[in-house]
Amino acid sequence: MSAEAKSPPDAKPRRTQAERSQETRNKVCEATLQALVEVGYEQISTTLIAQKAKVSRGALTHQFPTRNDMLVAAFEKQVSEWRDGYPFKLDPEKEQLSVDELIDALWENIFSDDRYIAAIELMLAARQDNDLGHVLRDILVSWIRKRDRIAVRLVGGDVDDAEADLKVQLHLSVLRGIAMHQSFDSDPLTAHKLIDLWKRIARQA
Amino acid sequence: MSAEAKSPPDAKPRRTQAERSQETRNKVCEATLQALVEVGYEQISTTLIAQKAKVSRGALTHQFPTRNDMLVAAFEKQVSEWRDGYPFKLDPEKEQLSVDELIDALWENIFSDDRYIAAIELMLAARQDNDLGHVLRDILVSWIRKRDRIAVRLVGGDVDDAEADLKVQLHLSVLRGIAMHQSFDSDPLTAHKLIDLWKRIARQA
DNA sequence: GCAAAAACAGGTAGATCAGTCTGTAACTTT
DNA sequence: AAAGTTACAGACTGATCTACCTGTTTTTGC
Repeated sequence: MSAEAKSPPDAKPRRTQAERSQETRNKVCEATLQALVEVGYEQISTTLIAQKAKVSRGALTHQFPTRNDMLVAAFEKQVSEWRDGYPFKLDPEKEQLSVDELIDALWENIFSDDRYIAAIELMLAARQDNDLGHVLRDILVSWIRKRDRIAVRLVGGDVDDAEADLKVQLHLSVLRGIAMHQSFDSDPLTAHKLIDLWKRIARQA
Repeated sequence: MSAEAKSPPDAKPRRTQAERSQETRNKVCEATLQALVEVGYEQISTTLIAQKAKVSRGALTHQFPTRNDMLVAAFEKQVSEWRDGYPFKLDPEKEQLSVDELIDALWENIFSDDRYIAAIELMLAARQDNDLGHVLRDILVSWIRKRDRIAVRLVGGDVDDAEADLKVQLHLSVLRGIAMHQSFDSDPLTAHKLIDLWKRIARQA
């Protein structure tokens, strides 16, 4: 009779409140990003996400009072993962990158990701001047600015060199365009062929 | 008293049924495309579109039984306009185009259009395997295949030349990426700078 | 002109969803 | 260990949207 209180072998690991919060927040964000990839922005509802995350709707609304709060948190999580993945996953001793290496790094860390398309879908849905749009833009710009500066430096340009910056923007645009192509075209080989062709052309310039 | 039936000076031009249908269909499609640009896919409802098109909801549902029918028709209209605009607006006597001319033609006729982004938003919303997705894809592929073949020919390649086709795909990807960039970046000059840079690089290759 | 058909007008029903609210369980502080 | 705080659970509500349905007007075939 007294055995139940102390140490039931199955449940109750006794997490702190912070841990509990963080866990449901993570589950919700992860489910949101998955759902963005799998069913698309239009289909996302708080009910669906709660189910996918295996979290009660009450827990979800407690952590994210509004639907936008949920979307913003998910977006923020994804951006921070990209931020951590690039360029810090690169060999940190490399101060300089060949064009090929830069393209590969950007493609593998960011643009080839299914979730890049999901993020684009979110950004497009928020492209008008609504609340969501402004917040997402703010989250993006801080990352993008940093990402682009690092890319400029890695490719050997001066940070204030407008020409080098433009070149980096072109790199990013090319990869963005190829990523979009990939999301519509089922053939995954085409993307790699296009990247190879771009590498060849970029090397000359 | 008998004057009213014959020729009231203001109204009733007596259109045919086909004309009446076509007019409301056009008004609805146009309003849908406008709304896609102005408020985005998420906000689109049949009620909103009926208001914007200045058409009763009954007329709308008569012409387009389902919301998807409406979206598909709008998409189809836009694609057919692109189809008519490119490359037939070009000087039809030109059998060959310089790289610069090809880039300009594609950019001005398709990618610089606000509605290109709207179409992308639609395609992304339909990218999963739902009904809308399949229909939109079918509409696209017939146009794209034609568009790309013409581009290959204009740039002097053989239609069956895989290398030439890949080059065209890269052109399209670059412009697609720049168009996406433009939809997020408020500065319209950047897009033109990127296109100029791309022209310079493409000319060499 | 008149009957049939097509286009139009607008109301209703059922479903869904975001936000709110009330009650319960887990954790923390003292 | 009692009181207080935070996290969770799920019901409820008002708004909204799509599809359907019933009348009305306009056009068409004869």
